Amino acid sequence: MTVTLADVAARAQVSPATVSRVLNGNYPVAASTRERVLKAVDELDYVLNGPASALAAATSDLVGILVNDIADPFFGIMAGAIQSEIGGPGGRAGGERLAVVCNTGGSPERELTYLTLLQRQRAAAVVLTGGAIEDAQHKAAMDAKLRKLADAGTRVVLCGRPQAPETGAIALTFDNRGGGQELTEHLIGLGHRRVGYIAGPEERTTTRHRLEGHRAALAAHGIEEDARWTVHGRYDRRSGYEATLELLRRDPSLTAVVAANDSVALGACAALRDSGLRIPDDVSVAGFDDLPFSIDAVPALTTVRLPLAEAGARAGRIAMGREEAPLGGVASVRGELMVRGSTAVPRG
Amino acid sequence: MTVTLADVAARAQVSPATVSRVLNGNYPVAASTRERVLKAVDELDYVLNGPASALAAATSDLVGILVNDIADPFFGIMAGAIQSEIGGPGGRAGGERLAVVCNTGGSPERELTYLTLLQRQRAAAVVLTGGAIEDAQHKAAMDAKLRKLADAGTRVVLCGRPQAPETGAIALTFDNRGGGQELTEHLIGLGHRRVGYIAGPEERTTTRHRLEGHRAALAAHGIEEDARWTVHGRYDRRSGYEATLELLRRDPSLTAVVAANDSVALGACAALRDSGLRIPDDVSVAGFDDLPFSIDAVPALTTVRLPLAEAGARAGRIAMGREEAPLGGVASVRGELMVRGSTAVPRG
DNA sequence: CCTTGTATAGAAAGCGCTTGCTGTGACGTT
DNA sequence: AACGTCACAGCAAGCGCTTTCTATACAAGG
Repeated sequence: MTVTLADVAARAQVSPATVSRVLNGNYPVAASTRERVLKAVDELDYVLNGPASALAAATSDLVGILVNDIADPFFGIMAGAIQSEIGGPGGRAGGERLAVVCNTGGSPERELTYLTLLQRQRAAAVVLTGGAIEDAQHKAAMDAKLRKLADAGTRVVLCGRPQAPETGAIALTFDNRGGGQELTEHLIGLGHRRVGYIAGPEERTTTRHRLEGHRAALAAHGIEEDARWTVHGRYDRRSGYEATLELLRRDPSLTAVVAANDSVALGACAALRDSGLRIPDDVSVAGFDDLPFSIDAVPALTTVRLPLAEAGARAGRIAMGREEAPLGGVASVRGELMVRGSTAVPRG
Repeated sequence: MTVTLADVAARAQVSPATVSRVLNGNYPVAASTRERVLKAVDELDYVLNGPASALAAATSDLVGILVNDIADPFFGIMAGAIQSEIGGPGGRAGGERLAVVCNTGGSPERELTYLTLLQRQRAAAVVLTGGAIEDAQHKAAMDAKLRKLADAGTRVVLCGRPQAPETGAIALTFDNRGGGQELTEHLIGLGHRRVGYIAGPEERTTTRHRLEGHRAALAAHGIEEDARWTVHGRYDRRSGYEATLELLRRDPSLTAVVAANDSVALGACAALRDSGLRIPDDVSVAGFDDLPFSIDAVPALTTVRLPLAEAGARAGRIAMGREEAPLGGVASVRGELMVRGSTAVPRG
């Protein structure tokens, strides 16, 4: 039915071993023989059986990329960059590897299950993107899993996720704390004193770090934070809209709102507008990430640019062993404050 | 070194066959035996060897999803929806399948190579999203490949891509032509007569269909189209910005600009604003797709909503054999005109 | 009590490929 | 002229699992 190596061998009048060697090109084969084999491959339209070869060679060409939400450009951009370096067809890399993007939807169970699935497939490497979930039990399970993957020879790289020591994983972390701090300092510098903060889901490291940066900035300037000024939500527009209304309800005198990310910030802008407030005249708004659409908001969003594509590319290269891991296995990637029209001196 | 089925069998004091049957659960095994096996699996921390099992069973649990640009929410949303139905861990489906998203970057070669890679992995199903490339040679190669995949038992589903008859693929196509027509008719209805059009890349079906709809609308109302009114570009913001400047240069009297998609429309808005024109007072702007950020543009974008998530979910279900294919193997999915603030009656 | 049926477990033959080791001529070396 | 050396090519042993077929045990039927 389906064409096998043996069929090709028969047609080219060589042994299966020779065909395999031609295809893998890691063993000397006479040019004439090679040609004959290639011709047979072509004529028979032969396609290697991946599972069989993975089994025999005890390695696979699968590389897994875990993302929280594939519909979110934050992850899409990173995934695209990682993939471009992984090789995949047309990538810069040589060997053809199948980069697979797995969407965890932010669920801890899915995250683990995907790792098991990748382990099952004997993936060559795994890149985990985005913040981690701060649940002791889940973290322990994840770390154990990562450790096991690493031990089995799978290269594990974290991109935008805090290091997990003892797991053998290499981490490229984003300096969310520093970025958050810089952003709030910018607002304070403009004269804002009553700043609302729309945080992401509580149990995520990204959320916590950004919020810590924000608070550090407030503290550094002797501003006492009001508990009413922080609201938690999801990392999406809708959540930003609702949270902003809540903030306004709690304290209508806020002069600025800092959002957990750009999508949330857009939601915040919409809520403010719908409440009859002008940006930045009445309230300044700031986001985080600097996703492509942020510059198109009106006014354009002040935010912290994270070099998602660069970090992803680097993570991909490290995963492929084409770039050395940073010293100590961790590198912190800094964000850059982008001051635009959505923030200004508070009125009055 | 690594734990194998045989190790589990030894520990549970049963034959490998029995362990396999417990794990696959498609053959009667006494409850007590099953428990013993499960215990051994747990104690040894056994993980099935994917390639081996795929080889032996001649099937794999991989499902491929091809997208043009993973960083573009248009594809991200579809991919996410497809994946949620494919199963993957936590998906609605039962069996655990590995849904893999492959980023072609819009390149024909990559598209083909990815299909070969998936064929090599003996993927259970493949979903192709987004428009196809209109190159006769490439199309022939693709069709042949799809045919081969289908023949090998891989279910092939096209989502938002025109049907490829004779390939055995099931298609869910978007009514880009109808949507384009409706959109332009809306503008004509408002009184616009000089409408610029920023099309996508020439060789894509999506581009052509949307443009055809636009022209059909013009023709239906007896408006003679000026060749200067159409500019081709990429499906991104940047391209929209540049194309708009070009359109303004060619004919400053345009009263409306229709963009190939929402990202392009945002770029167009930026270019108009930078040129000192107000939207919609001076020029109306319309997009296509209704991606989440479109509503946050100021003014909110008039566009055609494509039910990306619904279509993706359906494609996923069909790929999994959990929903019947539409009659004739093709179903056209309609878009819905969303009239918002970016379009208005032309001045003067 | 023996036959037939039913439920469950095992033996073993692959699935299609890779690779260590073993030839086998053709050359170059003393 | 005898003998290493090389460059290739083939043999055959798996890789770890699935699955068909067969074996066993026990219950029910005649």
